[in-house]
Amino acid sequence: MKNPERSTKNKARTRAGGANAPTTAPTRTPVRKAKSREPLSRERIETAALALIEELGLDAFSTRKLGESLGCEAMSIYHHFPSKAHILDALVDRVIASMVIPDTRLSPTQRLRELAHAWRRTAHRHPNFYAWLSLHRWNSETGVRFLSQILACFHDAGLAPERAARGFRVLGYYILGATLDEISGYARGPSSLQPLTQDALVRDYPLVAQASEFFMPEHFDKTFELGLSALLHQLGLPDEPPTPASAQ
Amino acid sequence: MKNPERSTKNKARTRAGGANAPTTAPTRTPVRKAKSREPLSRERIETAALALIEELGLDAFSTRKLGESLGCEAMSIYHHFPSKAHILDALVDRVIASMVIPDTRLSPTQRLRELAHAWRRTAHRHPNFYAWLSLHRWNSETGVRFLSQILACFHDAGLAPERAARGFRVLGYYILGATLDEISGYARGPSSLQPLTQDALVRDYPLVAQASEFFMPEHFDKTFELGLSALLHQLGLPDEPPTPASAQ
DNA sequence: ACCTGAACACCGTTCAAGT
DNA sequence: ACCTGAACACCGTTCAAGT
Repeated sequence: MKNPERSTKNKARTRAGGANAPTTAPTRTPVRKAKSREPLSRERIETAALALIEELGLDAFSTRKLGESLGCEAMSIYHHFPSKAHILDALVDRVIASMVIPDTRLSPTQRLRELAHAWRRTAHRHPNFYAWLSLHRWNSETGVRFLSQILACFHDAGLAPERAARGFRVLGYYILGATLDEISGYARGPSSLQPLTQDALVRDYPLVAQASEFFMPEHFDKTFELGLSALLHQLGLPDEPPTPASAQ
Repeated sequence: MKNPERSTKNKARTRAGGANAPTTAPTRTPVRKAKSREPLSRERIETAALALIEELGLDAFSTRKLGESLGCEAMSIYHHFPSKAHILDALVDRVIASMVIPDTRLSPTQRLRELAHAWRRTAHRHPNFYAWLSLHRWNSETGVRFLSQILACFHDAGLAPERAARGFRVLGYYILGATLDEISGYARGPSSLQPLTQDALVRDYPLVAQASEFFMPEHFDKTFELGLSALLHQLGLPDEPPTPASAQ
């Protein structure tokens, strides 16, 4: 929004020209570098990028605006990342790494539930970045480590390799679709096609009108849980582990 | 690819200057307008746009290239669509409308299976457009009509409104995630994070290495079917309808 | 080593003008 | 009514130059 300053140049001029600068400071070197002038680093760039994406949306996010928010020229970023796409890739890794890995003493089913919820929480925490995140390479070390936790649950529950592999995939499909659907909400876009008035809905699609109550965000938790339980149950992950043979 | 001509201007000059034009044609009005010069229309623009998106990918698709492929200036398109986003919205509608609605004499479960497969076929037929399609407004008349078919199956199977609504949603999550995952394949992006060599995978994530065989495209059909059956069964849609009371 | 500024080849879209 | 061309305000990225 607005168009805050105009970046470094203006700020520098203001600082130099301002009358209330500390008297000891020589004209060219202010006492302490402004916060925005601590040296650029991948870390700092990533943090600013993620914040900016959530503030503006992924489409409006640009390297030039990122530079502005960092207090540097956009081109300085290229000294730390070879391209914008590399920044986004780094963010994927960082966000995946932030997901909590559950306690290994829990049952496979319990761990699976926790992993599913950690994944979903990530989607809700970074709604604007999530569409990119979810559809791009989880095949870095970090991504594989997370996914392997999910796969391991299927193995630990005693499933044969093929059933475990397919169950893992099916569960992943479900979580991916649920999170994306919850976040996008089928709501964007300008459209000349008018989006069916409530009246027309009630008249022509009474079943949909009746059901739409349950499509509201208040129902997301329960619906997600319903599908998750259905899948876990049917994929061979019972809620109570079948009395472990060698229990304490 | 390449940079074919340079659009209308060059073509026109070639035509006018060419020695082998039909002798009867006056200089300014060739016998029959070139194919590319039949009048622009929403229909023609949409067809060209969808083809171009599948050829170039959604990111590389632009109004300027669309103009070139139509043999007109990019700006002429704005006489038929108010913005690029409106074109994409129109494509969403068109592609959804192309999905086949199953025979109403089939059982609810059979119809649900056919609807799921029609949806999935659409994803495979338009892989480059599908990521946009799947995440944007299915709330035009066309979108609601398609979705209401799915919801109706749950009702026709005898489920109460809430269970039908939630089942519909859960199944939608699954299909959305499965189709997106099959198409994106977690493979894009440049990345400095190297994507874990096969060696490292075998050494550090043996479970994943072992399972990866089943992640290949040859297994997509079977895995999709597995999850679909699991969900239908668990959501109360048995494969054989429970001997209809008033048959034949 | 780290950052800058001008420049290049693109975008989507506005607008006044052409037929 | 339909189409054009120049122009505007943006992009990502290259490159030669500054400190």
